[in-house]
Amino acid sequence: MTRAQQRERTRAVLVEVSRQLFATRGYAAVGLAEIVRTAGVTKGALYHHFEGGKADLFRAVLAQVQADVGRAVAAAADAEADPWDQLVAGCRAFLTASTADPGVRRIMLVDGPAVLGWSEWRAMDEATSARHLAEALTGLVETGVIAPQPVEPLVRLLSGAMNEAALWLAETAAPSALDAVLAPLVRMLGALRA
Amino acid sequence: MTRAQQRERTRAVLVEVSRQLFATRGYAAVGLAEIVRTAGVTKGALYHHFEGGKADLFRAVLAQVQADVGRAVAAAADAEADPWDQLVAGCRAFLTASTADPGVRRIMLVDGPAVLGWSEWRAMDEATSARHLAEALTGLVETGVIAPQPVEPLVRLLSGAMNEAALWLAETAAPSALDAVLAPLVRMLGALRA
DNA sequence: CCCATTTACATACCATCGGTATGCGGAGAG
DNA sequence: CTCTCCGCATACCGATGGTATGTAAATGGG
Repeated sequence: MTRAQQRERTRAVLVEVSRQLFATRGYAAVGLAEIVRTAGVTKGALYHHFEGGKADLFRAVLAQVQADVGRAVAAAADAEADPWDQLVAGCRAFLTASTADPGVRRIMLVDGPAVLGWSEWRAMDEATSARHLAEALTGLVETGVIAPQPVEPLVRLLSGAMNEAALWLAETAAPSALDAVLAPLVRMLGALRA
Repeated sequence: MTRAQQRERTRAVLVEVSRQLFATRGYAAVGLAEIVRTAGVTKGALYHHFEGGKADLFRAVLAQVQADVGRAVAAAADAEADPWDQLVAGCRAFLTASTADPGVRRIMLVDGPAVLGWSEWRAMDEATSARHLAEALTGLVETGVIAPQPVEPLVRLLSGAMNEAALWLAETAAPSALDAVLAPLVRMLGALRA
């Protein structure tokens, strides 16, 4: 095995193992010793790949999780033709993606802001999930579907609403809960229309 | 000084000092050693008052912060006569209260869920800030101002939107940002009216 | 083909942290 | 005045994140 391959492989295993552990037990409750043991390497390898240590490793895990969610949102949106339907479909996709895997919530919504700080978390969020939301809203403003207004406050309001809703959905066993939260969300979105 | 007084005093100092430190540097970055040194006591005193250790101490700090914010929200709402105006005033008060003191955000919105877990954080939240929101919405539903619908999803959506907005406002220096986020929020709230 | 060099990791170690067990002085009850 | 118990201090421990150093193998120029 070539050197670049080995490097990438070790790094990938480290991220994958950490993602699993962080997802089930949370960032603070998982020690580096367990991570490297599960990954079959040592702390030397970990710090070779992630100079920043544990937080840096978490950063990589979060990036992967956000990329996954972002892909799901984009895919759902692309399946629709009408821009408004794309927005709604994206919102629904985000909620389902965040609810399906419990680890996503924990990593993305609970530990993320605490470990990296809110500003850095937000920067990463705006590179994936929130970016789709911002682009969709911008498009709707430009085409006159929703009234002209600053998009950034809207993104923060809606993003926050959906993040919290995702956390709530995870605890609500009822399968109808998704619709129970989507209905008022869509209704409130409707208020933005011109 | 009597014994009960001394006890309450030590506990209050511990909470106050911790609140200050957690607010400025975050839960994880503050050690117990610094807390007890600043408070002028020792770890023995800390564990005498807070059996659960650091997390238990944080719980007390969070409860105090939430109580402060809850009071501010309730006061603003009580100043209005019309139930709808009370809701809007409460939202505005929450955003201003969360923005005024940077520590409030850090403790209540960032570290809170990560340290105590989201479910416990939510339970505490629903005892203060979110409770006012829930009561206001329930009242509006009962009086027919907004359409009959489950209140709980609404509370989560709005609570999440405002929490995230508060974090965003803190980073946005512009003084007009509060209105920039309140305007679309109120507009979306309007969509709930019957 | 060979040697110099870098790379990818292992090992050993350290400082600090949260947490606990025990000791003690002084307030309060009788 | 004495005994008791409460509030807190002291001393200590295991575990954790982090670092400094060692090392074998891959790489690339001559």
